[in-house]
Amino acid sequence: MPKAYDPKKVESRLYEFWEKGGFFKPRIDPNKRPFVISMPPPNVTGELHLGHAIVDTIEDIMIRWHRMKGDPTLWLPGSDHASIAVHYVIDKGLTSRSTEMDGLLKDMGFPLPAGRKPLTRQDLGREWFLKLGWAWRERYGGIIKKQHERLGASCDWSRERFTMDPGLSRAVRESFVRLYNKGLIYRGQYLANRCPRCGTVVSDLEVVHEEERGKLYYVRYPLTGGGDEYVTVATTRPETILGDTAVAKVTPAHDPTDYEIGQRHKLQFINVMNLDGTMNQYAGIYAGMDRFACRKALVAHLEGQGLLTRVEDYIHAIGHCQRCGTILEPSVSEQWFVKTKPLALPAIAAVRDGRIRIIPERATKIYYNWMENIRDWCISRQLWWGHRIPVWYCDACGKESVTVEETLPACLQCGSERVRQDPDILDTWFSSALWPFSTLGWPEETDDLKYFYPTSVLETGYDILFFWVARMIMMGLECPGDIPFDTVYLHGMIRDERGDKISKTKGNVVNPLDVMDEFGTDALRFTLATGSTPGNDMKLSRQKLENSRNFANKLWNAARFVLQAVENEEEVKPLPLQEIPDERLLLPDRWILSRHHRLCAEVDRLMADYQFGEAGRQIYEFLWGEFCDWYIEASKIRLYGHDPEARAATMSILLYVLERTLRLLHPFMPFVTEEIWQHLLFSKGAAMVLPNPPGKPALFTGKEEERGSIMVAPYPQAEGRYYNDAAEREMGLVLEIVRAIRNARAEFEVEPNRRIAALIAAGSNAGHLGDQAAVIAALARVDPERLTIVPHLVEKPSQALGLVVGTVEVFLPLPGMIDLAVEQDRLDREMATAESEIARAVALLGNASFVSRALEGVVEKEKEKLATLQERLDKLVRRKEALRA
RNA sequence: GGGCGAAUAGCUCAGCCGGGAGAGCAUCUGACUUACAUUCAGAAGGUCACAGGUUCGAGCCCUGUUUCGCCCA
Repeated sequence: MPKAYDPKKVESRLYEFWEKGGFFKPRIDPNKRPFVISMPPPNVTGELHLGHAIVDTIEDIMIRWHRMKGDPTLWLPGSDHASIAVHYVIDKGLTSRSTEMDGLLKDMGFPLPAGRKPLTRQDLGREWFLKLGWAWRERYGGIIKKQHERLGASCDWSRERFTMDPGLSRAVRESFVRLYNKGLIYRGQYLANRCPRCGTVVSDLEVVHEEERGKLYYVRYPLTGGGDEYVTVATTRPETILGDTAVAKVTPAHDPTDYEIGQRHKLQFINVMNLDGTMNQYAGIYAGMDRFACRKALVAHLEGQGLLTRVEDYIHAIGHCQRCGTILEPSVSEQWFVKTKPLALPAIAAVRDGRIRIIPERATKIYYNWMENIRDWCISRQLWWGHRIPVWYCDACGKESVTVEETLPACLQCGSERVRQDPDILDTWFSSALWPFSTLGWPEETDDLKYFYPTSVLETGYDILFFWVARMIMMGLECPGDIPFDTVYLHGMIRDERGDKISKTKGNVVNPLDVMDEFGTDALRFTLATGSTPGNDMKLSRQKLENSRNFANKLWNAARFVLQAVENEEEVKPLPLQEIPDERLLLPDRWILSRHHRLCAEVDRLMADYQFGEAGRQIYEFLWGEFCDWYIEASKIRLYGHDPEARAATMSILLYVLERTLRLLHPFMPFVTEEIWQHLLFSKGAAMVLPNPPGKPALFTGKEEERGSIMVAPYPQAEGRYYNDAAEREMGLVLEIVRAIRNARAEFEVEPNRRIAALIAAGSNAGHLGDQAAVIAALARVDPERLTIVPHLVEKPSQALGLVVGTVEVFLPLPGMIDLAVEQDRLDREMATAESEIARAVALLGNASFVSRALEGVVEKEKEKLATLQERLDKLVRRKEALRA
């Protein structure tokens, strides 16, 4: 093994090994309940960003954990056709005549006009445009898969889906027709927000309200009756006045409030604008002008006529297009809507009665708040790339026909062939809402649908709770008729080091691929997993990434140490833990086994409770703070000693704890743990103590073709028989003594290499402390020859530093180094601390209601604490007296 | 206007069982100790935003206040 862990050398090799080994595919067992996640489908236009990285990390943690626990586990990946985003990319490519787009068109055989004349999608026509969309997706849309692979995502690529696949498109038509037939989809003239740049209406959710400085124009209208009577109207969009009604001076086709008035009074809706935001023929002399140019011209005109009485600065919320930022134009047009209230009621109930749990819990309230005030969902889009609305209009009878078939040869009402399909397509989110079941084959009753639906967890960012999660719940309950998942886990947004939102325009984009190149995938994953709690945003910083990278390297080196120990050993081999006789297990062994099994229990509890960050932190603390800092250091004494059986036992425990902890950590850091595990597997001595790779020979032979993977090894379970309170307490005392001596050495500036003498008056602890003399000596740099551990010292050394650790006294004779005054000061400080702690405990125990009402264990603990403190104080006092003498 | 949340060490954040405040980074001291300088040993650093309340006991539960953030309209 190289001296430092190098992620670049292992990651792609291991991912290939996993995928070829078929480890990502679920092992279906009809008697077991599967664990299933549908991966939020990224946009085909998308490139990997940190949002994907956190999705992959958290979902992969859950997936790998369940797979190791033996659940049939499916993680289904795929991508989303993203109408508006694709239009944006293609339209831009056409206008600029980019080499990519020209190349695709040429390959398709499209007659490209010579020169660089900008093209529009109208120049291509619908057929060519769709062909171009598919060609574009074919060539550029696949990048994101490679990027998921780099993150180590263990999803089942054989089940990868795309929202415009034939099966999923069929699901879209099927659900549309069902809702239509139930009266839950309707078409009508309504006020909708239109984006002039994207050329389509968008739903309310896609409107981003931003407060902006604008102007409020007061316009004087001469009343039709003639004479000098006027009415004054205030507006922020004077150009819409052109569409006002002569009667009430309102603009029902362009304003939400006026729209309602118009509805009530059956006023005429006069839309004065075209789709692209220019004024239309109803705008009279302004026809053809851009809406903002028109505003300027009209204001000038009104002013000239003396009709503009006042202009005020005005701060108001303006709707912008979520996709492109353009100011939206609320205007009336004919659109398709989903009637959401009937769908929302069961969706609210599903959460309220606990069939669906949302994490973090507070998001539940946000969900209710939105669901209870839900508005109808505008689903038609004036675009081409997407699912075409499955409605046909008959020119003969004038009626509508809907069908789940792709084409309709004749009107279902009158049989006429003069039918035209609605030109619009559906909102991309309409098909996303079907994702958990359309990907499994719905509406067909496929085996996958029967076995894997409902799925288990839906994990995504809280920013798409309404866009996606809520709609999936509504559609799941409506279409297949069951909840789409039982748990919703929402993660927060990743921000930059300063806490700013990451965005292209700000230029603070962090490319996960660069991060993985520099720190390794495991470091990025561990940082994302442990850096935040559910639903809370996190700031990503170099320091955190460095820390995670260092952790991977720490683990690597711990493994290197263990393997070297095994491989350097010539006389004996390590054994499976159960073959080591009890009397061979010394205090540090019993301690680390106890700590390890408690960790297993705690990690299991935290994982089951979706507290992945805390689980990761606990593993980190154990591995670094207990296994490496103390157990490995203590093990060296026996490892380098002359007793072969002691060496064998020590190696066995090192291997046992290391290997099991690798498995615990695997869901978080899949690559480094697998790489180390493979080293163990191929090491003659170490492989003997590993759990057998599933389905492999009883004793793994080390042959490549029989190789197993840590990702399908069992997840470590806690075994209560290893819990050992006494060992934890006794080892705790050993560590405290070592720390006290190290501390004193540093304070008194003893040269680091100097071996000093120590006398320990250990009272009742003398026995087990005596057993650990070698450990104390080695870790505290005490000369083993001059370390004395006895119950009581007949004569306490005077020219020595006296430390009190619990009830144990440690004397460090440091001739010539002790300044009497300094030492007395130190003792005074320690006495003061002890006294105040005693006072606190005495007061507490003197409180009758505390003693009678507190839980039993608490009072006992407090009493023990007090006893220890009093003994400690007593020793400090006597120590000070001794110094004075 | 309606809703949701946050405030803990210099910084970033844990602390989800109500029972002596933790980590990483930064700072300071010291060390190339045969797994690791991506390291090791040690130190310093906190009125847990504020005010009340519940409780034997509150960073944690309740009420109010302040400041900041987010979502919806």
